[in-house]
Amino acid sequence: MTSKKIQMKRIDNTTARQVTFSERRKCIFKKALELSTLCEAKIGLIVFRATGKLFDYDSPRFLSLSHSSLLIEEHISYLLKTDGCCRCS
Amino acid sequence: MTSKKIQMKRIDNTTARQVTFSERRKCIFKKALELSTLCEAKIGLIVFRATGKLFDYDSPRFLSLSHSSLLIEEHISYLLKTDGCCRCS
DNA sequence: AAAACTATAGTTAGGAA
DNA sequence: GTTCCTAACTATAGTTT
Repeated sequence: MTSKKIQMKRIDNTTARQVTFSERRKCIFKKALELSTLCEAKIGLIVFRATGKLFDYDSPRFLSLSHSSLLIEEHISYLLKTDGCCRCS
Repeated sequence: MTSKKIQMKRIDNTTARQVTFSERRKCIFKKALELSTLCEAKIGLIVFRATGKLFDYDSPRFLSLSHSSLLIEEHISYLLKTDGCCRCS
């Protein structure tokens, strides 16, 4: 039998890393929901994949906000309209 | 033997709820660290206890940022640099 | 790329301190 | 509010379909 224990470092194999990312992401979001539900905790969880894609979870009690990602997008939109960016100088 | 499976709803007993909170919080933060390390993900995790106390975790890989709130700023900065904005056409 | 399998590793509810 | 114990439960690394 192979050892199932892995070293706590970046998974080099791209496919394996992506698979692990998908599975562990799903699990940690579930854990966040459980903690929130069981203990009345307020939780915000933001995960950026290395590619830049964003995933998030907000407990229903987290500040009254609906979705972290939407909030961020809204903020970005605001900044783009008001502050511009590094190319705009 | 008592059943070890619990219903997914608020734990009524205060002591039990606090114990569960302590243990699950520790665990989810560990999971966050693991996901970050194994998959190069960038993670912000914010947990408010019902009492109001705040716990947070930020992945060390998210540049030099030290707070979840700054994670959002970093993402904004990234988008501004890569995608440009409405004035850049 | 996904999904199922499965032996281990890891988590945790309840009890006790 | 925490921490240790441990049987039962859950997650998952490696593999197969």
